[in-house]
Amino acid sequence: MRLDANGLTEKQFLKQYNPGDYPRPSVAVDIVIFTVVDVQGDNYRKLSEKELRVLLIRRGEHPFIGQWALPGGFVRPDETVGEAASRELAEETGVQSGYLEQLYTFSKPGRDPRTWVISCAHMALIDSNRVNLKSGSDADDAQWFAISTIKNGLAFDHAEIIACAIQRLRAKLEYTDLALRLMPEKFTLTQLQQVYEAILGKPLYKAAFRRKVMGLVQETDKYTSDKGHRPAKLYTKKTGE
Amino acid sequence: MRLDANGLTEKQFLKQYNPGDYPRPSVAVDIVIFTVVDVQGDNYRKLSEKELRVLLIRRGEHPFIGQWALPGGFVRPDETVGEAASRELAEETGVQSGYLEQLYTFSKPGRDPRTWVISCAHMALIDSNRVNLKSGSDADDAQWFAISTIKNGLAFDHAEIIACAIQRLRAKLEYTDLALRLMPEKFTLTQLQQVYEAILGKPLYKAAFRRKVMGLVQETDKYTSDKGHRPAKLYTKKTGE
DNA sequence: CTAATAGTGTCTTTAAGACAATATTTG
DNA sequence: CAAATATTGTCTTAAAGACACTATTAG
Repeated sequence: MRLDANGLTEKQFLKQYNPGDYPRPSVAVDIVIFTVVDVQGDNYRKLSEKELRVLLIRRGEHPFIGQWALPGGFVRPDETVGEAASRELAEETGVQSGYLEQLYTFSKPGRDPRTWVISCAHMALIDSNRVNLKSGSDADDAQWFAISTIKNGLAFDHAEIIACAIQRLRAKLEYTDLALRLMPEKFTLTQLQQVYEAILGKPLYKAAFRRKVMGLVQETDKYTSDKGHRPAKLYTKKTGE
Repeated sequence: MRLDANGLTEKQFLKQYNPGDYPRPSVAVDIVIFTVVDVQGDNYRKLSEKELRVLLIRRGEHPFIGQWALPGGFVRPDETVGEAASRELAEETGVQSGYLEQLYTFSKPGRDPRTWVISCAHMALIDSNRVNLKSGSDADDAQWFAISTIKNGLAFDHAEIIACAIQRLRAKLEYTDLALRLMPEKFTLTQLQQVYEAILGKPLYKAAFRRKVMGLVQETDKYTSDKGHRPAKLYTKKTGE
């Protein structure tokens, strides 16, 4: 039982410990929630295109009242930042499970004009079919924005956070199966390729793409039907081996 | 000038704003400082081997008194977490510049037995020749540890933080020029290869390695000398193009 | 048949893996 | 010369890039 300079054991030390007067920040989480939606075309034979979107909430209070902001909230003492993000994600979208990843912690002094707030940014990926938007207490509107239409003029440093998330998402697309977190239960390889293309913002070669993702998906015995063209085989996410 | 539900402008709102009673954590930074050192061989002709090491500090106070811990400290209201990490890095090693990257924010409740502390972990890479170790106020010893000799038994969750840093470092070696941050001003390609091998923990093929790093380095007109073998050309980090 | 997508074949290009041969140096 | 490292050459393998061809469907 090692004693410190005052002759205290660890137990005794902790009992008399006083957090003292070091200044403490509020710690928040902000979540960049991505989804991919179909953008309907005009031709009944043509496939719908895919578009990457981010959920934003219009602020109903100062500061930045009326401006769009990322969903988020404060971290509680009995939870990790990841748990706080998961809780906020469920509150905003109704999605209980789903992919959630810690991105980066933003801490520039003055980033919140009210007080000292450090924000641990997260990224979430959800299948848009499962979403059930709810307007929260501190929001009077929630809306999906195509990433190409997000201007500056977002609240706080949220434009920077979104840029960080897009960069991470694009990088991880190349060497993980992250894209599958945006897909419905069953999907075609062309749909999956459209999701990759929407996120990367560039066309991919079909043959090479299929070679690459073959390792990530599992074929089913189902096919699409009632389209004006050859049916496509439906795939699911490959389950862990 | 948009007013809120109480008829206040943003300026008025901020003036009357009261941070309230939300609980706030202390926010700290912990830094995994990597360096690579020569491990002297016995044969005058043989090259020295390289070893990846991490700086740890023996705690002189409760909690975890006597155990080894990462250098770190609390974040101040007038700085970012990166600036706090940079300040602590300079305090511990005397290194003013150098590579510093935010890793991950650790926040499991109870990770610090004193009080609610969230830690934003960073990773630093420094050339061991520039280091000038100083023992800080809350440390009675500082020492470099080979990553293979780090056991469990570290203070707090620092073993987990180090594991996270090693994983990040290994991943980034493959697609960045991070290894060059560990090198002295001038170095041979074999020395650089030894650094890669020490970090990855596996041998690399010489010809393929050279092809790969040729894009990252710039040759000089200097050579090694006084070794018992053919002189090697010295290279420097390629400057931005 | 037509327009559209699905799926495959294959040639080229590039990068990495795997060895091995040749070049220099100092004691 | 001997022992050691330095540097380059080249064959093989694997993955990605780039096109083009064939297959299948609803209307």
